[in-house]
Amino acid sequence: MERQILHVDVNNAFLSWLAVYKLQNGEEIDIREQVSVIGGDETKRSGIVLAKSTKAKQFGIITGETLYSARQKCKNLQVYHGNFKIYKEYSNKLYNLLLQYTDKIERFSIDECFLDMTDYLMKDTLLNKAKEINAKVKKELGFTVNVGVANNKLLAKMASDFTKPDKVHTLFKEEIQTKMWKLPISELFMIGKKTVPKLYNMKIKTIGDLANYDKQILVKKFGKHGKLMWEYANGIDNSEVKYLEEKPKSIGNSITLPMDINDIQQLEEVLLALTQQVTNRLRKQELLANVINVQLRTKNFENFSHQAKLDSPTSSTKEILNKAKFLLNEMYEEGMFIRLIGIKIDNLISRNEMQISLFDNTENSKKQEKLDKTMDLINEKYGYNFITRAGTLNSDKIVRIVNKDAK
DNA sequence: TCTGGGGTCCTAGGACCC
DNA sequence: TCTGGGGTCCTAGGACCC
Repeated sequence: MERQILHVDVNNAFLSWLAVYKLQNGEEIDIREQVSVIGGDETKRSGIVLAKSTKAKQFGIITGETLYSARQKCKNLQVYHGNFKIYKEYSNKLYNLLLQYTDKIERFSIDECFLDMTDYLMKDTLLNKAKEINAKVKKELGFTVNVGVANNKLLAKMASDFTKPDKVHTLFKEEIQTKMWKLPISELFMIGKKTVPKLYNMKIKTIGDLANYDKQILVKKFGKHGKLMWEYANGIDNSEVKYLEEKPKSIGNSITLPMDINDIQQLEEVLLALTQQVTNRLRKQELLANVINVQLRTKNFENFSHQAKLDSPTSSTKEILNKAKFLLNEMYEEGMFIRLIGIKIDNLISRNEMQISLFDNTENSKKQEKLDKTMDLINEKYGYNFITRAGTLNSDKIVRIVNKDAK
């Protein structure tokens, strides 16, 4: 049986949500009506555009560009700073509203959901439901969404991306040629800026060009990705709506430093702060890590990463930090100026899944675990600045900056 | 006062084993 | 004198997404 899928996408999510939040808290100006963006913090060297208003878009401002560049395009651009707590709150409101339609909802990102309506609907009523959702979100939550209507996730997602904002679009099989094939190749999901020029060299400029290209040649040239993009161009996607909550496969924390650092000891202190936050999240999820990865970015934007497997899975801050420090020292060379440092833990397994470790039940490791738990509680209550291990006692400005947003 | 941070998945190449 | 192969595991790096 054919599946009935909706894709719900919040228009200019971060900006819309901040606008609604401001209006609900007494602000009279609707920042969506301005030439405005949500931006990072230039003093922290993270000054990029995260979301833009419709009017800002008309000036040619694009997501991801620097605020400096955006201001060049519009001199009196209004820049606002977002807040993840607000985003999460409105994301949850949307999710709860959608639950009135089905419980088969995949939260694809903070501002996108897939709904599997197959169990409930025949095709003709699907479009009506999409329109109903579109209107209900606007009326009850105060922001607008695009809704894509199709028979699989890929086409639903492509449909919700057509024209914005506040629109409902269908993309059924018989509409693929007229609605999707004329679009430039860059519009296809999973074709990014590295692939576009390669396809252009092959005279593939539209999604239709790709759909009608020899599949075997694409597979030979691009491997699995070649197969995927040919299928997507032809509207083929059999993936399921993953509505059951899944544990993360990796947990990471990285920061662009307020200034380039060439002192390994300072880097180690930052690494400690980052590690504490990562391991805290790890323990909250009741997971254990097997692989530790440390990433560095130099002032010239060269990226390096080293990773290593642990002898046995752990959630211990101390063990993970030790390995992370080792990796940092392995990678760092005298005179390197570091712009970004990050830690990622990988190959996560659930705590109960782990065979009762026969070796790892020593008094010492029990003590460590207890210490970690205590610190988690204190950190959650007072913020990450309150207590740290001995390593941060001589902490300086940088570590305080890292920790500032932790809570 | 240019270029975020959080993820997932894939690939190439080396080590090692049979 | 050319110099097996397949498989697995591991690491580094990179593509893509929001």
